[in-house]
Amino acid sequence: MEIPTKYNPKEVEKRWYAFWEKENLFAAKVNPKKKPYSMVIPPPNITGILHMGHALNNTIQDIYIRFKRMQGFESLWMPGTDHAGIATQNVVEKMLIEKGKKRYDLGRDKFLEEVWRWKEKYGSAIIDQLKRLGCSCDWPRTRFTMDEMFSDAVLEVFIRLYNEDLIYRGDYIINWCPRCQTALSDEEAQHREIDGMLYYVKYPVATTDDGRRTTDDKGFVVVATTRPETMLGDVAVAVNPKDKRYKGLKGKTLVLPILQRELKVIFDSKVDPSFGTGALKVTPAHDPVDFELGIAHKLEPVNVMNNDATMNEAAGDYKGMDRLECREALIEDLKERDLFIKAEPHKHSVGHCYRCHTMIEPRLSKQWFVRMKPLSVKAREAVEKGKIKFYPKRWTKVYLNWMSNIRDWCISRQIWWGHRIPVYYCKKCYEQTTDDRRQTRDTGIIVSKTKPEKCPHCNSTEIEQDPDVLDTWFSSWLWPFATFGWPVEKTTDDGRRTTDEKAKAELDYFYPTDVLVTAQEIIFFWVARMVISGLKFMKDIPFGDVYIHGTVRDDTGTKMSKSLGNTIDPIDIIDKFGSDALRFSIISITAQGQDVFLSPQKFEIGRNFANKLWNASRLVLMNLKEDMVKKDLCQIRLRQGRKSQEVCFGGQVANEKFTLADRWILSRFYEALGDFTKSLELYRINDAANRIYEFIWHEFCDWYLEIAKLTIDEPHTQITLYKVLEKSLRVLHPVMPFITEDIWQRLPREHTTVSVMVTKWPHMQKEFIDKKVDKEMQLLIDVIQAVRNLRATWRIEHQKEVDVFIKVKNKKVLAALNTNVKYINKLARVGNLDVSTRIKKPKHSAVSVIHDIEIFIPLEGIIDIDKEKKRLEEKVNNLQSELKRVEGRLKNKGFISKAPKDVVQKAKGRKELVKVEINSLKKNLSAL
RNA sequence: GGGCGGGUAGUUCAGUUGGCUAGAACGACUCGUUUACACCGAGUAGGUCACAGGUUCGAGUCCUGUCCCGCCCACCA
Repeated sequence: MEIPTKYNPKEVEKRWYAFWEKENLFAAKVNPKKKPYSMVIPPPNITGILHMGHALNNTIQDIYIRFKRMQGFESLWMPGTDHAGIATQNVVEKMLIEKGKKRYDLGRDKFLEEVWRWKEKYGSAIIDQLKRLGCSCDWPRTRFTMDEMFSDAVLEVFIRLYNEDLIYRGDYIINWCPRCQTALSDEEAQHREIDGMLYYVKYPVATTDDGRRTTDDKGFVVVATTRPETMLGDVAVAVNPKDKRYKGLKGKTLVLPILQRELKVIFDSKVDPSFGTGALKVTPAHDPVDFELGIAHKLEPVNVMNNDATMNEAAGDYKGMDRLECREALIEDLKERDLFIKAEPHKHSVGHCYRCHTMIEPRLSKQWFVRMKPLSVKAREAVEKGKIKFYPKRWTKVYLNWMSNIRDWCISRQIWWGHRIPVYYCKKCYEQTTDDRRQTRDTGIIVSKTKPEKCPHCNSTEIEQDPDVLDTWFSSWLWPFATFGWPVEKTTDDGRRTTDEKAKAELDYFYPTDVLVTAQEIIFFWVARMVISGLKFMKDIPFGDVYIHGTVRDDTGTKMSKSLGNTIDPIDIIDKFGSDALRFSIISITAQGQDVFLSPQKFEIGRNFANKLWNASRLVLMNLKEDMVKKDLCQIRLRQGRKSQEVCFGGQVANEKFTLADRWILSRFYEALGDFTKSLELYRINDAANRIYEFIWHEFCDWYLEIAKLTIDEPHTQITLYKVLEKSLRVLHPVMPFITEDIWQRLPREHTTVSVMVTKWPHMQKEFIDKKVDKEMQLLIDVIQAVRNLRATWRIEHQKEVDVFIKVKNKKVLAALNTNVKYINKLARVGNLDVSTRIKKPKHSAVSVIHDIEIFIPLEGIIDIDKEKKRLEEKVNNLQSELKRVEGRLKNKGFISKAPKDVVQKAKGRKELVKVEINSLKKNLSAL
């Protein structure tokens, strides 16, 4: 059979991927004869390129999809991308800036055209990369969150939630990114600890004795703040009612420095007396706690900042300054007025935009929110009751904790790229009020998928759509069902209800999906919210299992990220080592749920393995005789002990012809198959990969192939080789799809299956697992290793055959060894082998004892005994003098105290080493 | 402040419900090109499993405490 000497991954990958696509092997459809197995891809962001995190994530998923497909499931992997509102808009804006344009110059419509153009051009880069990884997604189904179909689902969900009062609009403190100029959800604000300052500022007590307001310089309250610039928006100072220091403030007011605004003193138990001075400045428009205090004490918020975090009119003379600039200036002014006390270093954590890493400004703003509490109840239960299981289990707690402390979700974004909020305002009916924090649902708000022609209340045609778009996650959270075409029931333009039969059938069949494979970073953003939406809109969980894999880091433990420049590009690795090498390597080093530390070197594991497999296959292919193996393998029978079982393996070869080695490798194969399958089912993917690696390399190649060479032309060997290789390829296929396909296609076969990827998963044949055979073979291996070991210690020339005498006590052992003499001869380079219960130790022989077996190799004539004796004696002498030197050094106190520690350590180590070596040499000497 | 993960050969890590004589890969060392493979083969050396107690016939594994490293959550003004 033809097979190239060298394995060429690039060629193989290109060829077989095209073949799989051409044969349409990735497609899945409703098939009542098969059970479904389905999975959705965590939609990569269209601005992204494949990084190692994706490579890990998608390799895992592809393994499961391929594994289940082979197990006979109708296996669907639904691919797609999300529109990544903020990220994409940022990318396109940057591009425009390079051309000297801003998005406002273009206007909304033109800008969006620009984004779509960008998306068409670059948005599918990551899809092509996933193909190079070997992902067997049902590509014609590829979805995008901004597809018409998908968008319809998003609007539908918005409207349904709005109608159930689960979506509302209101003024709340939100996370504002001054650079992206949009609101963010709590999850999008990443908290990072920074070294800030805590500033102490005097707030004078106002006196009103004579009716006029004056400032009493002696009376003041000191407040501590980390953001002094927000004091311009202060409306009160709060203290704890139990705090004795501030009892005297009852009924008094304070004066806000600089702006001279009068501030109430309020008493609230939320204030922690032990922090700072125990007095808290209250800025409802710029701080979440203050905002709540403001509501509780009916205070009017004062917003002092613009969208870009510069100060607005309310900031008086500071208007136009940047927030940090203002901070500096304000402190100077306070110092001038003797109202500044001190600034002390203070560590605290501050939110940063997850897209551009700008420091977030908490800010009062009118936004749309989803009421999460009522929605979260079922999502919590589903996990508590075990309907959804996390692997590893520990994430259950993280999920439940988040669900129990869930807060409303801010879903409006002040950007242009995304699903525009399906809300229209009648200018006449709608009164823009900032103080009304309640939903104004009846006054001029029309929620609709399309623009209404006129206001249903006043018939006015002056109608405007809300300018904001929805959070990208507000579409992603619908992924498991919106990708199938939900909602199934649609209302046509003329008001008729229609049902999308195809979508209905597919949802019935494929939903809920089986497993979600994702990274820990995304549990709150996506996993938790999908559970919520699935239970809400499909009345069922979106997936049964959630497998959370680790984060990919570099070898110093830092998370791989583009901005840090410590990434390893998976495509580079594929170019250099091959896709299979990448897949195998990354899987084999990723323990369940543990973070992965990568360096380019680690991909050699997979490359070497692919090479090994290729060469082993070459050996087999070059020697297989087509007519001997091209029979249905399930005809051979193998006798098991006394029971003559009908074992599904065989043909015309008599049972007895199968040797110990044949039976052994079959036994080992089925054991490996069982372990592999079980590990995959428990999401212990690295165990699975390493198990098959161990089998192929260290059992099949190291032992069986060496033995098989002795009888390569005999039918029993031919059949065993073929069977084990062919089945191993199938088992390995989910992990290394390309190389296994290429080799498999070269195997002689008469069945009509087009590809290894659609062959059946090898069925478990426990009958072949034979502990007795394993044990017997292990004995043989031990003996061979012992002989090799003796050869090495006695420096016996590689080519030279030796005579070996083996003394055994057990008759069974005797028989076992005697029937396999030829293996020992070949694998240990033995000339005459004498196994018996009555062996006497020959003169001048090397000795080894394993179990209760003694092995002797007479050295006379093999090595020059006198010379060897001399050599050993000389060596012992040399070592002994070295030992003396080292010991002398170690006794020298000067050396111990002055030499570097590692030198001392090395000396100590050397001492022990030399001692051990001397002992072993002496032992050898005594044998001569 | 709360929660989670980790500390095992020189290095990077496995080690499932306690049974281990603690494994692998890379690196080191000694041999070796016998026609599948030097991206290889044979062999060797390397470990008080962070520390201190406890439970047990038996602990890397379970319990308690301590010390490091990393991550996540939180309204630390």
